[in-house]
Amino acid sequence: MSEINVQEEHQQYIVPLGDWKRTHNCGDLGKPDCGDIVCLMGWAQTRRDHGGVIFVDLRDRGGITQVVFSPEIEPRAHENAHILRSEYVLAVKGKVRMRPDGMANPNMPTGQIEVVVQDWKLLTTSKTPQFLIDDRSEINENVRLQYRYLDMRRPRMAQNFVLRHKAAQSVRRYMDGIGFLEIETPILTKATPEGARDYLVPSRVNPGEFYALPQSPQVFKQILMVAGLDRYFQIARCFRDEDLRADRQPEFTQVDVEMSFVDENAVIGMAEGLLAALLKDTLNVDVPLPMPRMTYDQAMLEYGVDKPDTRFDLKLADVTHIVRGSEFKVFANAPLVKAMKVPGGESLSRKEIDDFTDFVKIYGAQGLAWIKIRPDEWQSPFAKFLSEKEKTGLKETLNLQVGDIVFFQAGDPAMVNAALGNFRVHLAQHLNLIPEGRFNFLWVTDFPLFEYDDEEKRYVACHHPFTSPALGHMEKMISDPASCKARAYDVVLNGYEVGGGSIRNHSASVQRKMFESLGFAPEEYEAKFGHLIQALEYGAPPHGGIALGLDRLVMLLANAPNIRDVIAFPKTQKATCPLTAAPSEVTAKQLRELSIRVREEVKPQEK
RNA sequence: GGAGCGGUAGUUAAGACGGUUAUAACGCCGGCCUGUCACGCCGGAGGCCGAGGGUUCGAGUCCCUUCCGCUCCGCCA
Repeated sequence: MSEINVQEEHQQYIVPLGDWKRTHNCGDLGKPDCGDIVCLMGWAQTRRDHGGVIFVDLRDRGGITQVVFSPEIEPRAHENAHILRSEYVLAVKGKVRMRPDGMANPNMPTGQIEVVVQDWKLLTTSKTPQFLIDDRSEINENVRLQYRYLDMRRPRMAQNFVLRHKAAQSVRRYMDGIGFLEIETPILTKATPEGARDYLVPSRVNPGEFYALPQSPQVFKQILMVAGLDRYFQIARCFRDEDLRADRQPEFTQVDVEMSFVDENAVIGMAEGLLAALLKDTLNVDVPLPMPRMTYDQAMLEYGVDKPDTRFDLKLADVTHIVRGSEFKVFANAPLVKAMKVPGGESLSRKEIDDFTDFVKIYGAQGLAWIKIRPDEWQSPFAKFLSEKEKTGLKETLNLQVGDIVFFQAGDPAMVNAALGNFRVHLAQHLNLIPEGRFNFLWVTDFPLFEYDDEEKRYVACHHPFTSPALGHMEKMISDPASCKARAYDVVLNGYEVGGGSIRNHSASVQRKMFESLGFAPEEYEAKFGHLIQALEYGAPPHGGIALGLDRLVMLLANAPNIRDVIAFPKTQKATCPLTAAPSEVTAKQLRELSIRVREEVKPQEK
């Protein structure tokens, strides 16, 4: 008999819920409940049928309880229990009791007790699930997303969403407590030329025109400050049509915050309080405040990235001046040479170093130079090119000890920093240097206002174009954009950017100057951002804010391997949803109404 | 746009040197089993080897194209 027929045949046993009421969740019961008559409802995780006694692990969102169908104690309840299969939905009434001596299961929170079933109802049958509902199996992402309702029954996934809920509630409680108003901003909004690619929504009533989904509520929250609402927050969905990563989805959730009459320290202080409350409420972790801070320049110098993972010690050092003009040609004229000393790394094998070399090549490095500090010599493919003076300089600057290995990267500064900065994390993972269960927050401050865009051949806003230049840096906006700093800050957790914000330009004239520095003609920025600039002319208070990436934050708190595991219905790397098969074609009628024609050559082919 | 890894039973994987009937574990179905909890024992079913094309007497295995998943680079103010 096939499996489907079995399940169909069992449907005759289904009975209505009737007046049965659930008294407990499956994770609730313990020693103190012994002797009580309870009613549980949930899914049959497994059935262990011993011919006589039958055990079923009954699972709901909160946990698992073993229920026992005993032919001796309750023959009527036992009679049909053999039909139960994985993921059948049932309700049981029975008495809680301690398990017999020696039968407790220490691996289970409810392992001391069990429920002896007196009466039960089959509420629904189930097809055999596509995969085992447990935390052990690692299932292909496509299958998980297609059967997301099964995937989310897995305990770890269910816990992730409990955690996410707690985080969101914690945010609302905390923000309400310090006088912030939760205000919703539009999802259908205006396309912005700067920044990420927009998701566009055609307007039916305005043919040929489009809304954009918000990349962030940025402009609206600033306008709320002009409106005098003083302190705003929102758990806001944001959309960016860019390629996905393990920690990036095209739609994601920000805890979006803006406040009036503040400087950066007030925003940072507020965010620290929020984050500390959030970690306390979700994981009962105490975050020491204030959080450490580091300037952008220091982060780039010592870590090569603007989001340093401070859970381990390796640091980079600039040795350009020491090896300037070296016999070693790679170093001689390089605009930047940086070194990373790894204490005790002398034991790394040739194979490991070859793998590391492949790793840094991802970032455009030509190779990876290294020196092993041995008692008798410096072992290295290029040590023979180094002068005594250079060796002494390196030894003193890097405080080299016997047993160390030093890695070098030389060339274009952006490449050197990216290669060594990412290699630093890769190596720490390889050497198991990263402690588990740590939450290292760090503020990175004093970001540049601009960065040069090679493709567009102009300066673009490093944070966003509403960011205020640093105090006293107004003149540099035009004269020396590369060294102009911003009143911008990021909050980093364990090497992930989990938030960023800035003090904004509340003066219309400074805002205009900013757009001019970015190369916009007045008519252009007035057309695109005139609504904000005009608002700034009607008594805008000094204001600033921050946005925290809720998905990333929860991912890190849940110790999840990627952001998808904390999003109920995420997209695949090709930005599709296997569950709903979105995106999909629409009817010709829909397109006509929207005045849209799809190019013949890009229409989806029959698959 | 690019690089890497992967796609074989419901699931996870082995098979890769071209050669009878494509393996295993778990799951599933049937039988047995009164204290299991990754229950146990016996038996069984289950496959277009991602798809298309090619080379060959013969392709899961070699070649080409293509689709899908993941990780990364670019991209992400």
